[in-house]
Amino acid sequence: MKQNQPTFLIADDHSIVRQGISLLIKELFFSAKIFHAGSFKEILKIVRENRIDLMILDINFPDGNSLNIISDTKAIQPDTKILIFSAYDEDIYALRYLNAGASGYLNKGSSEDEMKQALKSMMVSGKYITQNIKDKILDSYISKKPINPLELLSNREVEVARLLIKGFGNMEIADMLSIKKSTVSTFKNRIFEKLEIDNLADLIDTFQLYS
Amino acid sequence: MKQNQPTFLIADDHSIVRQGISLLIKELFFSAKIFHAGSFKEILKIVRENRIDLMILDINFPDGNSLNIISDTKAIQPDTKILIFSAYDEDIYALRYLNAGASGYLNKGSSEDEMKQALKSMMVSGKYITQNIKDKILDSYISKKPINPLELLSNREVEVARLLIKGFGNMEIADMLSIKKSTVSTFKNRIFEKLEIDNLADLIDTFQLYS
DNA sequence: ATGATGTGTAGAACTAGTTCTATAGGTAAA
DNA sequence: TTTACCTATAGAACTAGTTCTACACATCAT
Repeated sequence: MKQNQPTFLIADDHSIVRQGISLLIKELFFSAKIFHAGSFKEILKIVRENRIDLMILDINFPDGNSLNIISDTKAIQPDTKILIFSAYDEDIYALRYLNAGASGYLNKGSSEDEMKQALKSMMVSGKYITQNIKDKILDSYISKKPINPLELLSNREVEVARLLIKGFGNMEIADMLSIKKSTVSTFKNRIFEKLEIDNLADLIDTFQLYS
Repeated sequence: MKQNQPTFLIADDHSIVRQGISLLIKELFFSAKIFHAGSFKEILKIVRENRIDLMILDINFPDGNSLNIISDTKAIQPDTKILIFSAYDEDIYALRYLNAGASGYLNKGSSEDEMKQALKSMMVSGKYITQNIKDKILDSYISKKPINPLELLSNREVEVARLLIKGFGNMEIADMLSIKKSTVSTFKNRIFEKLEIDNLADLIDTFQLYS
């Protein structure tokens, strides 16, 4: 009877991180069956061929966008729980991944205790979300935010954002659109607010992620 | 007699990575004494108070520049061997760190076997350099032509560039590096000139392309 | 219809970033 | 060993970008 043996899939491109997580899981679930995946292809192969209770997913895969892998996995095995293991200092990406189908979000900088807590919580209740992120979710559901933050932007805002990520300065943009530079700044501010970012580098990231 | 007990210092800001490395070391050196450090401060404290044979140093510390920590460590304990544990896919930074005093360079994406090999090699011969990097060193010494434009940048310039692409403003960078904002601007200009670009978006592109 | 929210815009005052110039130490070439 | 270049740095004067406030118009839910 393998029915009761908990199965895990650790998806991270660094084997050393997989080792660490593996160790934690074994401490908590001595009978655990643990699969490792170092690429998107491997994830899909394993998910197709094995029942997976919990996938721990690093979102820094070099392969590309981890949002897709979440929906792909859910399409194959809707009951697989997904715990995001993020290297980003801030939790700005949490909501995106939770919207995409993950049900837990854990920071790579977390302590061992927090990680254990997260693993247990995922296996018992199917979710793990810190207070910080709960607050964000509340905010998000109250204000009915669309899944793709770019949809929050008005047409003019998208227009400005596109020029910004091409590297144009405020004055250049002002000239192109025949508006004043302070107007461009106002747009820039609103764009940043809506996307919950505060610099150009993040704007470029966001556009790459969602378009 | 502790003289023969090998001592290690694992310096990485992610505890999970430290766990993984720790496990590997214990497999290879059962009597190992292992210290953990999650910040530059901790590194220095440990290096001051303990003999360290081998330091495994992650170069993605949020604290700042890992080049300095190498020379600081060497200043306190010249015999400490340093193995760089890099998260960058390409080894573009390898030469810099080797020049700064490290004697080994290992990629985070390496297999467990490679990591074990690296650890053994560091303890036995005091160095570990892959063929790939040996080739680069040769190339760099023979042709003097940089393989990629980032190698045109001086250490300080790379440091500034990395902060720029993280989205920090000139003043923030000036504060972090304890220099004046005009100095940061000067660096920014030189970086742009060397890479033949003229805006932040292109800088981000260039770094993505070559690292 | 009405008060709330979103959009497109800008002036004025301010702050951040740039440019130009300069210096001192390091290293490499002549 | 002198010249030339590169690196790391900054002051002063300037320009670009931000902030704060504001207003008109559109839409939307009550």
